[in-house]
Order: sequence, then C-alpha cells, then structure tokens
Amino acid sequence: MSERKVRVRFAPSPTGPLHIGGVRTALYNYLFARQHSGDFVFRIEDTDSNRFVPGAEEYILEAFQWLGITFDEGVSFGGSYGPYRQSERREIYKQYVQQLLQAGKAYIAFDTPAELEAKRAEQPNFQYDARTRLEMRNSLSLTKEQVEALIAEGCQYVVRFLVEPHRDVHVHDLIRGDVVISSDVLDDKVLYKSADELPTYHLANIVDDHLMEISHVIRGEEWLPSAPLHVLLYEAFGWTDTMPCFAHLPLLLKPEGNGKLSKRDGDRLGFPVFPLEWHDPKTGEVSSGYREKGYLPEAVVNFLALLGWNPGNDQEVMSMDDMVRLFDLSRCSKAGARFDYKKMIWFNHEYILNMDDSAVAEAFMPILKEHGVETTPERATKVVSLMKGRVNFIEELWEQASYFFEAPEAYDEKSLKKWWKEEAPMYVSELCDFIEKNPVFNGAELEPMVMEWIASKEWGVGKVMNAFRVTLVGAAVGPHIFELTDFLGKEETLRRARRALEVLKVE
RNA sequence: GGCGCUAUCGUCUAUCGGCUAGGACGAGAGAUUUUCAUUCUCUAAAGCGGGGUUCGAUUCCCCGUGGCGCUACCA
Repeated sequence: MSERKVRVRFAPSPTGPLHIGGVRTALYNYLFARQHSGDFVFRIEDTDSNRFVPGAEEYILEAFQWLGITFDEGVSFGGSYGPYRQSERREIYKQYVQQLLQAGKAYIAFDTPAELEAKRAEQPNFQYDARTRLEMRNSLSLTKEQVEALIAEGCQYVVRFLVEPHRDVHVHDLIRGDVVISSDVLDDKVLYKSADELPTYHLANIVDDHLMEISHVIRGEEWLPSAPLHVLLYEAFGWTDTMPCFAHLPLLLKPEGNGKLSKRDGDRLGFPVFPLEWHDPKTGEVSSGYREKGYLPEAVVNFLALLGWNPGNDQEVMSMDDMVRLFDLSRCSKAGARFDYKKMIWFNHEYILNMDDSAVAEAFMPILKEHGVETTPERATKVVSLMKGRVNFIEELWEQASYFFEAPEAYDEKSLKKWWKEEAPMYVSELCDFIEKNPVFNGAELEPMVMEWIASKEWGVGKVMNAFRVTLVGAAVGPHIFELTDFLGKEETLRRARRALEVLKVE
C-alpha cells in the first residue's frame, strides 16, 4: 500500500506486570518490525493517573530484556519522536484537543460522574450520542455564556468527540478484512478530562501514533470495537492519508472454562501468566513468573508465537531469526486461542534438549551450589549429558541427579522390595570384591568383564545389577550403571556399595 | 440488552473448491533397556446445525447456535 517506513509500537499502560497476552502482542510487533527492517517503539500510556503502579514500567522493560525482544526507540531507549511517556505530553494533547474543539468536531461537557450514573440508572441503554447529547449539560445544549461561566467557576469538564450519526465506518483490518460499523452505535467518547489535564487513551493514542509516524497498529482484539472511533478521529484531524494499517490479534483464552486468560488463572492452574515474578507493591501479593519457574525465554517466545500464528508448514521449533523470516500477519488466526501450558512445558523440554550440555551445566552449577555441592563445570556437564533428556526444567536436574553428587542416605522402599531380595547382599558383596581386585575400572572395559563374571556365576544380570544400582543410587532409577560408576570413581563406588551393605543388613 | 469478531481432533493448528481431512501437544498401546526415564513405532481422536451457490463444499454466501470481546471521565 504505502511505501513509507514500517514503524510499529508496543504501548502498555504501567498498571501492573506485563500479561503474557501483552507479550505475544509485543512479539508480533517485534517480528513484523524486524522483518521489514522497521522501527519498534516503546511507548508508555499512563494517561490514567489513578491506575499508575510504581515499578510496572521497570518490570516491563526487564521482561522484554529477558525475552530477547528489543526496541529501537521509546521510553529508556531514546529517539527523535519523544517524549514517549504520555504523561509528559500534556501540552501536545491540549493543542490537538483545541484543534478539534475549534473545528466543531468535539465539545465540552459538564455532566458529573454522578449525573451520568443517574442517567444510566433511569435509562439502562443510555448512550451519550447524537440522540441524547442535547439533553445533557454541554457546550451544545448550553449557551456560550453559560459555558464560559461554568469554566470560570472552576467546574470540571470533559471534552467529548462529536460522532456524526448515520455513517458506515470502515476499518480495514489486515487479519479480518473490511469491518463496517454504523456510527449510530458509537458514543461521544471522552477525549480529555480537565481534572487531571490528561487525554483519554483514544485521543492520546491517535495523536501519538500520528506524530510518531506509526505505520501499522498491531494490537489485541479487545480494541476492535473502538477501531471505528479511531478511524473517525484520524478523519477529524485530517490524517486519513497517513492512517496506520490495523491488525487485531485473536485473544488468549483460559486453558479451561470460559473467558480470556486472566491474571488469576495462572497460579490457580499451576502456570505463570507473567514473564517475570511480580511483587505487588500494594498488597504484597506475589505472582509467579516464567523466568523464576525455570522456563527458557526462547521456549516461551516460541510457544507464544504459535498461539495465533503458524508458518504454514509443520515446523514448530523455531529460533527468533526463523520467526522474523517467516512471520506473516495474513497467517494469523482469527479465533481466540486457549493457552495450553502442557505444550509450553514441552517446548521447554525441547529447548533444553537442543541446548549445549555445557550451557545447561552453566545454569545447573548455581543450583548445585545451593544444595551445598561444589563441583567442576566438567563434571556438571557430564551429568547434564546423561540426564537432561529426562527433565522439563533445568531445576529438575537436581531431583533427578542429586545422587551423582551425594551418596544416598535412605533407600527407596519399593526398589528394595523389588531388588533387595535374600541374595542381593551376597551379589553386591561379591561384586565389590570383584571390582576391587579388577585391574581396570573404566566402564567401557569393566562392563564386559562384569558381564562375563556374572555369567560364569550363573546369576541373573538384572538381579545383580539392580541390587548394585540400589546401593549406589538409593533407588531403582538412573542412567546406565557403568556411566554412574565412571562418574563416581572406584573409591566412591565401593564405599557406597559397602555402606549400603552395612545399613541394609539390620533389616 | 446492543454492537462487533469468531467456529476443523480434548488443546494449538494445516487445508486458500476435489479429502483416504495432515502435523504437534496431551492420551492410550507396543518396542528397546540390567532400573527409571529418554527415544522410537503404532492407535484412538475433528469439519456446530440448517439452507443456498456449484459437477463438487471443511473451504464461498445467508440464517441459527455456541464461544469471545466491547459497551467507563480504564487502557
């Protein structure tokens, strides 16, 4: 359509932690910007002074940093279209509100919240529009003198957009096509409030997108109903020719039940809805985050990208670069997507599997340290190579592999019942003697020797080896036994086996 | 209530009028293994209903139904 430079934005309001749905919206904007070598702008929409939450802005920035989603300009990034925080743009908005007022496209209204509430109580379907505006207290129903007097008195007022009735408003949406809504169902939205001298979302959004030369507005479907209003605003300002293209993304739905994914669902169903852990400054409530739960940012991003979009083939595991290359708004689905956290976990498993053992080990080292284990990166890497296939989270490595580093203190009852039968102590005792006397210990050479030795005794391999395993691990779990003995070394192997013989004798 | 969006396996989705409806997660079964996992193989599992258009509809149109969203001096 237009040849102008692609410029998109993500514009959260700092009212709390960034929701996972917001992350997905930001991700699509990011992919779109990168694919078109465009700019990605980070704007803060803090026009509701009552809902400001300290720390939210910093949280959002930190979350994107963790996720690997980067911006080119905006709050904390700089740029030549600033300021990027709406609360710092008061004077700009005032100017544009005046413009609308002077052009007769907006008017001043004095109705108090209480009056409006009363009106709605008596008329359940009340809407502030062409049919009702003359019944209200505003600059259309009052005389110029009355209006001036009220303002002089210090009466609080709002500026409302004058919506012309009987018009079909077209919103061209890149995902949904042409959406037509009659202006009759639109109300005269409040654009500006004198109380805090700030505009509402609608006005600020249009003014900023225009001034910041935003080319594409990619946002959640919850904005679709107000898109016609936005189109009308562009028209009122005379900016139709540079109006951005719209794309309204399907919403993220709860994994079960009805409705869209909400903040509460997360901890109720056992998965986070926030990228990072969030400590509510007011209530002190803590909400879990993907980072703290041990998810890899690449896995989170990959999973989220596929909720509402797909590359058109069977490829699911994709790097950010892959996605930048493949992303396509026309391949976005239209219906809401249920959040499937089991698949999210699978993605995490997949990403751990694809990571270098040494990289996983690097993340595993601090966990080992927490449990009082001092070891080398080499040894940690060895354990990772043996065990990473069986975990979904790096943290799980400890519960799955602690016995590599610590001798068992207790022995699993079920395993004992199955493998620690009458002859087990004899097997283990004799095996210890055999291993002790054997000139070599490394698994590759030792294993065939042990097998041959067991065969010569005419014992069952399973019976001997599993009894042995229980003494080393404490349960009938773990990797190939000679991998473990290699890791433990001869001394520790024998020490564990003989200690078990002592401990288990009493029973 | 009004307005809008939407509708394929339990879930995420492919199909852009020709289908024996494909893939993935999850589920189930089996194989491998000295244990537990991993891995591998296989199986079950879907076009909301009714009208059109068409030689032919999952695909296009309409109606109904379900789901979702919006309906604030919140974003």
